[in-house]
Amino acid sequence: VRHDATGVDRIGRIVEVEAYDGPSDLASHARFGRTARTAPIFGPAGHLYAYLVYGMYDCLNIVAGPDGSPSAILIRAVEPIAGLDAMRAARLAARRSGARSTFLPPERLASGPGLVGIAFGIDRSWSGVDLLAPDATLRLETAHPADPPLAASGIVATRRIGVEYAGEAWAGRPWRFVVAGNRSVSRPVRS
DNA sequence: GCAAGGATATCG
DNA sequence: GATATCCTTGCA
Repeated sequence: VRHDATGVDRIGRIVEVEAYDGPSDLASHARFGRTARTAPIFGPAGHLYAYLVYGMYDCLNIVAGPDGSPSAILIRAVEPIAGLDAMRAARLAARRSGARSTFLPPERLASGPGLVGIAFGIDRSWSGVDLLAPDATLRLETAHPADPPLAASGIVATRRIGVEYAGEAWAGRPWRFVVAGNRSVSRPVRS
């Protein structure tokens, strides 16, 4: 994920995601069909779907699947690579008034779905933007040559988090994918 | 352990 | 229109 609206690139590696698959997936926002909020999910892959959760945090998803097939990938955690000062500044700006700013070690600045939106300064107003456009402000890019792709064996699948409401048939599916041992994930998993 | 926080989908 | 619920976080 890269963001350079401020002139300072914020770059990170996605280290934790969850898959949400269409209207039949009772944990997916697509389960209610197409609405004003969820319209981007029903569009082409590679676009952003952002939504507000618990009245406080903006969560980021990457639309997946063919146009008209409402599936998406929730970005649950990102390992900061560059622009950490900008991420810290965004965290200060986003803190609730009256609340103290708590210290977070660098690797934890985006270690949760709500923290990802804060660190990169992305909210619902960004929902629908194309993350694959070369000149986009927020871009999804393949790994840098100096940052080789992870081996599939280093990725662990677990249950999705916070979706018990969907029932065990869906909540029990191993559709959360985590880089094993990575310190930037929301809830560490060992291989 | 739990309050904060506001949009959303659903039900009257 | 009212309300229960929500793909969380940072406090007590």
